[in-house]
Amino acid sequence: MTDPQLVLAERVQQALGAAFGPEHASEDPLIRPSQFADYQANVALSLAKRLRRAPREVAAEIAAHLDFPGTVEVSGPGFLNLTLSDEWIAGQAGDLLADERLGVPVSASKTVVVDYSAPNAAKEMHVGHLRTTVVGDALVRAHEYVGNKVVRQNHLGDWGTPFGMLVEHLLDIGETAAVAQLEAGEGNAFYQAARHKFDTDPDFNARARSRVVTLQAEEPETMRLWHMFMDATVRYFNKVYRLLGVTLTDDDIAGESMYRTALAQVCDDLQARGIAVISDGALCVFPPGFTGREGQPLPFMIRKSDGGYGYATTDLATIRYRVEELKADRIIYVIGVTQSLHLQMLFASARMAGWLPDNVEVEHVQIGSVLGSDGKMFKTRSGESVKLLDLLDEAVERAGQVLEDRGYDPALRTEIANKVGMGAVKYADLSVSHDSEYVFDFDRMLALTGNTGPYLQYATARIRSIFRTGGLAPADATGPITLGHPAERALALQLLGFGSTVDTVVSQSEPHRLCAYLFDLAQAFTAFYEVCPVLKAEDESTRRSRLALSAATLRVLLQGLEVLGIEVPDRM
RNA sequence: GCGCCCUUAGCUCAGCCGGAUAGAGCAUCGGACUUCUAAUCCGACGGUCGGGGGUUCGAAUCCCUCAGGGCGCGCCA
Repeated sequence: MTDPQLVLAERVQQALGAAFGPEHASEDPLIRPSQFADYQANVALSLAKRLRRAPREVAAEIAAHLDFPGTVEVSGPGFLNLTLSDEWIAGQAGDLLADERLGVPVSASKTVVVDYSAPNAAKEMHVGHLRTTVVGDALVRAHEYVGNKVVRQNHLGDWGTPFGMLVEHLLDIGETAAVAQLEAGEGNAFYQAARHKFDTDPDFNARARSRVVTLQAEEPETMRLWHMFMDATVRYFNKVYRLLGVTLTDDDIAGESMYRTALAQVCDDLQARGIAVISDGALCVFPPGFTGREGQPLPFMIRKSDGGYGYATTDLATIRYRVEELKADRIIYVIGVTQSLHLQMLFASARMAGWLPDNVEVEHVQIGSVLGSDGKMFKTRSGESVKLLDLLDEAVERAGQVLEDRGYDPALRTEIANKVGMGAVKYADLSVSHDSEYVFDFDRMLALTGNTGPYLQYATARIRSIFRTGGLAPADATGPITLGHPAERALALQLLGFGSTVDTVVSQSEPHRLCAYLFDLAQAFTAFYEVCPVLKAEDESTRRSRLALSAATLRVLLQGLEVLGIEVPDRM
């Protein structure tokens, strides 16, 4: 592990043990980035009271026992300012460059089930759905990179009463026309047309209702039509996934329909064990700690009074499957924040049932709502809808415009524009913390300046350009790295933090941490680029060192962007 | 009524396991291209961290309270 923060933590702990006895050797040294040094250790301040000694005295004691590659000084009320030696930083950066994995250990081999994307085929789909897909895919990639076994679960909304209406509408407009419309991403219009007839046409309404019955009974002709509807819809989903470079495939589909035969068993099991009880004719679980309007226990309804099942039942069956069949160690739900209460009750109910053992971690990665420019929930009512494919097309088109006078041939230009446009859209979703709300804004999303995907892509293009101009390959740049200029030092130090950043993304489910890290790295590189000539360095050893720094930066940027799921063009 | 989340620079957002003078991008203003891609860089401007109280040597960060906003709360998924 090359991360300076971990190295320093270990060394300061050793000093603590040496100075104050072994009982203090496991104290958290509170290593933090510092504006006065590379890092600072704040442990002396917190420890002073317990030791009943002056903080500065404690700090001095630690400093006296501290052995690490750098210099320490006591500062202010008792901070330890830690400055690493150039030689150590250079050595670590060299190790990172030589390391296939860039200082990211293959830490764990847990089975992680990630539930993400999950578009509903029977509901409007809008730009908000991009976010769960993009964030989920980045998390999946991060887990795989650190060695976890990932099972993607695309929990499609592909079953339930709305499908009676949708199947009837499919028949009304004809199979060929329906399939064409669905494949083209007009599912929203399809749904709305069906809905309208359902609400206003008594005859259609009756047909839709009886169609639900034949669907539930899995009558062959109805199932054929349902498959036709779903297949066309999935082809559209796949089109969006491929365009975005999302790793989901048909193998990852585990929709609601998959669990339809398990629902009765879920209810029977829970009722037989007294975990679920009849309330107002419905079968409900009352997990402790959840109260409703009048302080009454809040029900988690698993069977409606009419005998039908809701998504609570399906979700319980899903947990069972993921634990028992998929052998999950950790289950991650990348789902909108509006589902928060439902998921809390789901988890609590599953724990009650014993279907979610204590050794299986479960978490809800809350995805913030997409807001319109009015600051309210972004919803596709009348007219306001932005089609997903149109949005992506526009992103690519805008990226292409910037490339106008670069002199690339059309094919190359299209390829670059695709990667830059998609990168811009995805980075916009990833760079903000996942639980914060998101004001949908074409211009900001597609802006190609600032803390954006294109900025990071551009940094890699400039590095590649150095090697191309010099007729060199990044893989041949092996150093050794030496640090003379402050910009070289800052860049090298920044490189060392990659491993712990990826670690944080995995443990905290926060891809935006990686965005922030990569942005800092790109900035550190461009600062270096401005003041440190690489190819025309003053001497050969400096040139070799700077080439090595450039190569290391390139590899970390590329690897980081790959974890985020952002493709990178060779030139821009 | 109950529960969860949010309120940080003109705008969009980081920071929130308590640490020194609260950061970044955009916007605005001023600079830098005969030099490896200027989709860049450097500098300046800009904040009672929603209000109040508390804990602490120290609070944007933890606790309480108030205000404003969002979301959810039995038969839609």
